Amino acid sequence: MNAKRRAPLDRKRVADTALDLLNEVGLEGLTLSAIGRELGVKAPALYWHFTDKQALLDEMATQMYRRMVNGMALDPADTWQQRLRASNHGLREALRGYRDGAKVFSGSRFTGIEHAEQMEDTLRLLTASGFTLSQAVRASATTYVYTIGFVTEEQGVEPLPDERREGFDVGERAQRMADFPLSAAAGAELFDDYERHFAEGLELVIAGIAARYKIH
Amino acid sequence: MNAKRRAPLDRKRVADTALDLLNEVGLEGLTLSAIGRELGVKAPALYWHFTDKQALLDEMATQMYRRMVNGMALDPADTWQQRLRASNHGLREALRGYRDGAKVFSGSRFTGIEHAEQMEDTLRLLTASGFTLSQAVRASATTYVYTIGFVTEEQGVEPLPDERREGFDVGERAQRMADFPLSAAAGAELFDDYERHFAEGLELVIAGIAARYKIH
DNA sequence: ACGATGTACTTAACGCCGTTAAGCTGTCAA
DNA sequence: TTGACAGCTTAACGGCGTTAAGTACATCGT
Repeated sequence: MNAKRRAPLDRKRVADTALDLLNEVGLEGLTLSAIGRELGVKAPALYWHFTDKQALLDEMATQMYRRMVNGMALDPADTWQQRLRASNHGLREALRGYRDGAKVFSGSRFTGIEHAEQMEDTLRLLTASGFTLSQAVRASATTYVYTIGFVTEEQGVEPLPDERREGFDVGERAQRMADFPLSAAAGAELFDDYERHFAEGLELVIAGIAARYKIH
Repeated sequence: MNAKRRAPLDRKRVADTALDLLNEVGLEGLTLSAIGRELGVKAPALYWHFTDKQALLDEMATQMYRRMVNGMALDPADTWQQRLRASNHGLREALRGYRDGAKVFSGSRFTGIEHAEQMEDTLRLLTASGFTLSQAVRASATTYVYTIGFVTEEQGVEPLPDERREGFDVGERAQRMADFPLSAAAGAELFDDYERHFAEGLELVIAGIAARYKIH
């Protein structure tokens, strides 16, 4: 049974495995015993590495963020618009990379301060473009919560790219809403073509930043 | 024991009681037996009125929305900016009215189509202001997800108005981030004065809609 | 007046969850 | 060789959502 002895676990390997498993079973199926099974270990073993399940979820969110940063080559010569575009499209893709990604992410806290590096970089770029620090923070925080909110809604309908939850037939919805013609017609704009709609909404926010802070 | 017999429950009374309880115990403490206890009933009794716990959460979200609409007097003579302002400030207050309100709300689906009435009204106002239907949907959906995302973040720090979760001391955070001066200084802009920051972010989005769709 | 029917529950039980306590095993330093 | 400690396992706990079976009470057709 114990023929070949595993190398001991560490927080990163547990978090990586848990993230893989998340895509198969979703957040509600992500139990400690299932994670343990995947690692060849019993559930209580995880308490050697994490004080509780939330701490593991925090590590998972942190790992999601690390992977996002690594997969995103930010050009230092970006304009501020390009930077906000790139980082938020990157954030969306990172969240969509995991089933219930937005929920896991927004329900957790980073375990370190590594995330500050990217934040610092963006704030530096924005202030160098003419924003006050206060404006720069407001600009990036607003795009950030827009993206989090968008993907949360999106994953309520499409848990993973190309995988649709049932009960969201746009045609059937339009029938139920026959008394509200505009809302009925809005269905296609709300539950389809998320990629395009996300991009458009993000452009709205960016345009607003430019307009309100008069920086172009 | 059975001296005075209660009037039978119904979905609305259960949802109302559960919403009250939510503010005391939070989402993770909101168990079926606790809800039952509050109603003078055992947990399995709730299955007479709801197929499962998620169905009860859906009813709670619907009820939250109903209360929001009732508590919000929307002026038909509003400009589109005023309407988006009013409905999103109203949405934020509705979500903040309950502990974990944003999580409950965004994790559930409405049980009926009553919400379409307000949606129809807003879409009518926007299209009458010169927006195409597609633009109107994008404008209101973008403000909507912004608000959901904002309050989700906000309630991670302040579960209820005037109630702060621990581990969010802005000063201590600034110390940890001493190597990242802009990010450190951003703390006050991120974890304080949510009211003002929400309003400002919303103005950014509204300004973007006006700028990009050229409707003022 | 009375059994049938249906509503609105209770009691009992199930499997699973996160978590804690206690014990076991291998590794490595002294 | 021994002892300490890291890294697990086994066992157990209370509580969760949920299901099955049974029960009290109101209503109603006959």
